[in-house]
Amino acid sequence: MSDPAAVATDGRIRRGDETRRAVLRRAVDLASVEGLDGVTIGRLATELSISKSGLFAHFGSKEELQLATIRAARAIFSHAVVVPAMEKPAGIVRLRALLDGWLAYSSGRAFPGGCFFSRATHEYAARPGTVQEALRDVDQEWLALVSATIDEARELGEVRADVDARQLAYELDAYLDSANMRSLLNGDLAVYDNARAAVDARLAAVAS
Amino acid sequence: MSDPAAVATDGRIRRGDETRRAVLRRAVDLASVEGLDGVTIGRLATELSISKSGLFAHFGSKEELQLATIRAARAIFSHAVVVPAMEKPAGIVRLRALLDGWLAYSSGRAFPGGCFFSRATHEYAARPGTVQEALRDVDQEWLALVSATIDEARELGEVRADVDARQLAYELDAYLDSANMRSLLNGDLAVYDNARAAVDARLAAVAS
DNA sequence: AATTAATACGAACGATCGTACGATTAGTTC
DNA sequence: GAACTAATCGTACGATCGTTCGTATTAATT
Repeated sequence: MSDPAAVATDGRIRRGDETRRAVLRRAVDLASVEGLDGVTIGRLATELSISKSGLFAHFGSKEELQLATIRAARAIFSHAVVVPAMEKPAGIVRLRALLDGWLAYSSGRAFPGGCFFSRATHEYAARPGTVQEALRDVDQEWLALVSATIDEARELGEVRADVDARQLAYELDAYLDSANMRSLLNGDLAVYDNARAAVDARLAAVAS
Repeated sequence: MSDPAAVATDGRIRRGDETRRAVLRRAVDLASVEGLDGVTIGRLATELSISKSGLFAHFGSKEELQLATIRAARAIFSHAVVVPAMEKPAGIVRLRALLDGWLAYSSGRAFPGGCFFSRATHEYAARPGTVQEALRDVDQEWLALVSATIDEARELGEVRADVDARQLAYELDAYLDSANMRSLLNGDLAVYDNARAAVDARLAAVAS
């Protein structure tokens, strides 16, 4: 092989990384439906046709597998929602991109069980530990991003000066999460219309 | 004898009912934190110092225990939120009683893991079956109640005639659920202020 | 070709899961 | 008292859980 990437990369480690990626890809999908607790090592190994002990060796513990699953889901979410929005100009356009991107990510079932984080965060909201901390970090990161984007829109004069960015971010996020959950519960995407209507009305109300 | 009083005073059945009640009280508390899947028969039996097989006999299957737990939680929720609100006059006063009652029920930790239904419904939103159906029924019942109460307020001239009751119910409920989850996740009740502010602003905006 | 390092595997562990079944206890009716 | 009924219990089953450990396989180094 004259491929510099192949030369620079140890084939053994690359093989391990690919296994790891396949495991996590299946883990995030499974967790979005069954929860992080529903992702068992034996089940994962059976579905991927690899040995249970071989899979386990990649993570060393169930908890470490859960944390790796959260990191993998964060990367997918970031790629699907955050990165595209960041390519838009700051302010109200980027805010809309974030909200529309989230709705597309959720309703398009980037994860089969809807938003991975909605599922996992509710699962661990009342259960202290490193998993809860990791999920709290992602949640705060998301809320801070929406809030900061609102602030930029305010500074650009696109929304009224008296708007409380954190409060507005709270309300907008609430619309999104509600639609995600109910669309799954009812097996009907119609509820996303409620979320879109709420977002539109709220943004129209704060526009300057 | 077919005397209902004699049946009601049958000590054997009464003893069974009390055991059943004790099991379900523990089950709803546990499920609000660990989820319906986290409620295992062995754990429940150990905590209550009864035999696993004796507990199991009351329900016949894990799924039936879960359904009974949902019914028990519904009764607690109804007693804590719905019944008090129904004693208020129809319209905006009753709507406020429902929303304030829900916030008190959630923040007061009627269940140690916050709202039982928020936890369980997210757990089963993407998992078809009788448990999902039972949770969907409760959710639709709640949304229909809030929506009907808004309609009554509209007919009383307390809210603007052009208000979409189901849309408003959707938004108000979204505020509540968000606060419930984040207060648990962050271990801080401050987020309920966001919910209250959102509810207040929304109700003020639709008042006629 | 021999040695080293990383991944993958097979078998087994103690624990716990949901469930089944016969025996035992507590309470009612004759 | 005996006969009957309902609740509770003890024991055991097969399955699956997370985890451990020794071995085999594969790739890189020499």
